[in-house]
Amino acid sequence: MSKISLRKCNGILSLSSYSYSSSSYSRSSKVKGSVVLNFECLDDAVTLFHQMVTMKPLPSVVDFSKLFNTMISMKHYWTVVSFFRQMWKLRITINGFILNSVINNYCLMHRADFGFSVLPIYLKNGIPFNTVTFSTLLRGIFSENKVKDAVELFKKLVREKICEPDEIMYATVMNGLSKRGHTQKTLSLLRLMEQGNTKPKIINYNIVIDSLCKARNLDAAINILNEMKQKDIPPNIVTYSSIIDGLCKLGQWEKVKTLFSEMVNLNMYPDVHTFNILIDGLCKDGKVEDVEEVMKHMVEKGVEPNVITYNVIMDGYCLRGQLDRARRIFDILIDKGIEPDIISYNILINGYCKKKKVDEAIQLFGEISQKGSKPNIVTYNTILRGLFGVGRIGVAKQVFVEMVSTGLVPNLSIYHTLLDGYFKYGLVEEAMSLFNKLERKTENIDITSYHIIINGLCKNGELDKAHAIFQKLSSMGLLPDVRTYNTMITGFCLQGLLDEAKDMLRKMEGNNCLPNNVTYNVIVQGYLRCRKINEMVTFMKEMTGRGFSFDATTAELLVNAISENPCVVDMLPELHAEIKK
DNA sequence: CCATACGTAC
Repeated sequence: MSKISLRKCNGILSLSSYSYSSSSYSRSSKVKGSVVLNFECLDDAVTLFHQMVTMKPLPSVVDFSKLFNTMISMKHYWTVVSFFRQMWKLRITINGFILNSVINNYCLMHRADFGFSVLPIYLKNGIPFNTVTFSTLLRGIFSENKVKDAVELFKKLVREKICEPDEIMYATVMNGLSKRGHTQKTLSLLRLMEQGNTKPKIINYNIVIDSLCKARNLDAAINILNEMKQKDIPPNIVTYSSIIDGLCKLGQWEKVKTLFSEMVNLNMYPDVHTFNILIDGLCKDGKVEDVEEVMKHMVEKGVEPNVITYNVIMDGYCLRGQLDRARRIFDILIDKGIEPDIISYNILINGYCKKKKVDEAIQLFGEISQKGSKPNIVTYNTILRGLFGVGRIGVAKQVFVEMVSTGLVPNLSIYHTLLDGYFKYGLVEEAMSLFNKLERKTENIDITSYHIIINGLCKNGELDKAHAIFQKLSSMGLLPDVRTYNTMITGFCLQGLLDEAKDMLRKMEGNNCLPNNVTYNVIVQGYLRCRKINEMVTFMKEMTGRGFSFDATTAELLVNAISENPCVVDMLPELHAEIKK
C-alpha cells in the first residue's frame, strides 16, 4: 500500500511514496521512493501533475488542492487552468476547496469574469458556495477597480441571502473600498457590522484605522483605537503600526514616540514592519541622520532589517539626491546576502534618472535580468521618463516597443509618460495621435490624461485646442480639478491673455474648486511678466489675504521688477519683509 | 486529520 504525500518546504514541493509495513497509520515507516521537485521549474510541476493523475489509486483531492495553491503562489496561473481542465476531462473528484482555488486563480489573472464562470460547476456537482467563494470573487472584482460591481455583488449576496457575510468578507469589501479612497464607505461598513449579526473583529477595525490614516484623518483613527480599547477588542501590532505610519506622514514625531511607548507597555514589540514605517517616515521628512540610530536600536532588540528596510533608506537618499549613499546602501544589502528585489532596482534607477544619469540607469536596468529578476511596468515607466527627461526620444520609443514585446501591457502611467514626453519635445502630432487612440476607450483616460494634454497643447502654443478640450471635460463626466484649472490659467498667462486667466480663476471659484497657492502665483507671475503692476498688486492682496505666499519664481520676478523700477516698492508697503528675502 | 478568502512599510 502506498500513499502520496505532498510537503511544501522552502519553495520546494516534494512528492513522496510511503509504504506501510503494518496497518498502523505511521509516517515513520520506511520510504519506498521519493521524488523531490523544484517548482521554480515549471516542467517539473507538469511532470508531477501527470504522475499524480496516472496514479492508482489517485492522490486525494487535498493533494491536488495543495499543488494548485503552490502553483498559484508561483504565479503559474495558466498552468493551473490547464491542470483543472485535465482533471475535469478525467472526471477526477473535485470539491469546494479546489473550486475556490480555481476562482482565486482566475481572479489573480485579473479575469474575475472567468471566475464567475466556475460557479455553475458548484451547482452541477452539488457543492455549496461558501463565504470563501464570494470573498475571493469580490477581491478579484476590486482588483479590476470595478468598485461599483463589487459593492453591487456584496449587496446582492446579503439581500438575496445567498450567503451570510463573515468578518473576512466584510474585510474584503472594506479593504477594496479603502484602497480606492472610499474612506467614509469603509467606516460606514464598520458601523453596519456593529448593528448586525457579524460583529467586527480586529481586522475590520484595522482596515478602517488604516483608511482614516491614509486620508490623514488621524484624530478619527485614534478615536477608533480608543473605541477598540473600550469594546475589549485589543489593538494589535498592525493597529499601532498603521497609526504610527499616519503620524509619521504628518510629521507628528512626539505622538509617534507616545504610541511606541504605549505599544511596549502593552507588551507589544515593534517588528520589522513597524521599524520600516518609522524609517520611511524619517527619510521622507528629511531626517536621514536619525535612521542610523533607529537601525542600531532595532538590531539591539533582535529585529533584523529586511530588503524593504534597505529599499526605504535607498529611496530616502535618492529623494535627497544623495545617489552615492543610496548606491552604498545597495552594496550593503548585497553584502548582507539579502536579494535586491525589483523595487530595489526601481528605486535606484529612479534616482539615476532624476539626476539625468540615464546611462547608469540603463546599465542597472540591464543588470536586472542577469540577477534573475524581471523589469516590471514601473521599471519601464521610470526608464522611459528618464530617457524623455534627457531628450533621448528615439531610444524611449525603442524601449516602449521592447516593453510591449515582453508581454507587459502598458498602463495609464506609461501613456502619461509618453504623452508628456512627446509634448515636451514639440511632437504635438504624435501626442495627439496617441491621445486619439486612447480616447476611443474611455477607461484609458482619466483627469490626469487631460491635464497632460491641456498642459502640452498650451506649452506648444495651441491654446485654442487646449481650451476646447477643457470645455469638453464636463461632457465626458470628468470634473476639472484645481490642477486642471491651474494648467489652463498657466496657458493663458503664457500668452499674456490675463483677462482670460482672471475669468478662469473666477469660474473655478464658481464651480466650487478653490484656487490654491499655485493658482495665485501663476497669475501674479503673469501680471509681473506683462509689467501690469496695478493689477498684480490687487491679486497679491487677495492672495496674501487668503493666507497664500509667493513661490521662488514669483519672488524672483518681483525682485527683477523692483530693480527695473524702484517705484514698485512703494506700491507694496505691506510686502517689504517678503521682498527682502 | 490535511488544502482556499482579510489588515501595516518601499
